[in-house]
Amino acid sequence: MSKNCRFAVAVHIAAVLALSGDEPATSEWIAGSVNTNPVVIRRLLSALAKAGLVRSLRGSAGGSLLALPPERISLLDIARAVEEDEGPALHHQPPNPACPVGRGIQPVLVRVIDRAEAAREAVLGTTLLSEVVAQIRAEALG
Amino acid sequence: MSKNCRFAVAVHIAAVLALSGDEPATSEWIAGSVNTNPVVIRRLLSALAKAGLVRSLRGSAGGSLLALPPERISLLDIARAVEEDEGPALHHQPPNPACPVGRGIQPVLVRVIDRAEAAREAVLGTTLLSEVVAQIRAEALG
DNA sequence: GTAACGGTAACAGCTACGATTACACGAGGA
DNA sequence: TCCTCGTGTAATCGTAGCTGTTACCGTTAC
Repeated sequence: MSKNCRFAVAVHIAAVLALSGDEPATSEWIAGSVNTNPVVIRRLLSALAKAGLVRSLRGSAGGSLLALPPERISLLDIARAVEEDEGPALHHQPPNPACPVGRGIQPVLVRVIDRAEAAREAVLGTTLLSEVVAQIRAEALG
Repeated sequence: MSKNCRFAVAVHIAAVLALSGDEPATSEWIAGSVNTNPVVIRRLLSALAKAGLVRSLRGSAGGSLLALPPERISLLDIARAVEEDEGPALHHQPPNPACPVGRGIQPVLVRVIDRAEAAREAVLGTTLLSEVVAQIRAEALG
């Protein structure tokens, strides 16, 4: 399972919270919608809370709420919250510096991968949670 | 180690081949530059050959050559050759269709992730191997 | 106090991947 | 012809990362 899985579930969580409005949603309830274990949800919820996107109420009758209105949360916010930033993953072992390619390739690759990643993030950054929720509503009804 | 590792090594291989010109490069030589095992190189070389980017000569005095001039190979060609296309990775288990979010989220996510991936690929598609090689030369000398 | 909840640590199972070994096939030279 | 070098590929091992699960603690409402 790829890295996108965390992202997909995180968006799922955020969408559930957006539809819940002011009613706190429990991790067990969200887990029922995602079809996984509540602890998996809580782990992602914890990451979203660290990023300030989500707020959790402990104790009985607790649960989680969006900390911001859905129009102010982009999918990039969610992606950054749950995909730990590892920087571009290149060679495991450093390449051989005795070869011109081994000596010079790494910074070049970093630049290209960063540019490509920035393009991807631009798309996610302009997609708002509110739009996603609206599309989910349309899909669920249609 | 992430998926980018295969891509990074594949670009490394292509750069070595571009600098080798008409002289076939052996997997052992390339492995020395990448600092890994020759079989790892041959596996990627095999994928590049399936995509028509590379041509291998067997037998003694064998090795690999670019099948196209470096100006006609983009990093997207290389990425597509070595990153198997899995489609967007979403939930492991299908979400719960009893919940509106579970019912409607998947096509919405697929659309967004596809758009983001297309933006990333657009950058890779406009970056040519020849440019990368020129930058590697500059890095190795500077 | 008790029950319901989030937060987190710990652990098992699975998957993906790199590294390595081994072996068959092919091409060229002694 | 045989030998050597190199590719192509399968099998295997070790490791990293993640999900799923259990367990336990802290917190809050009744």
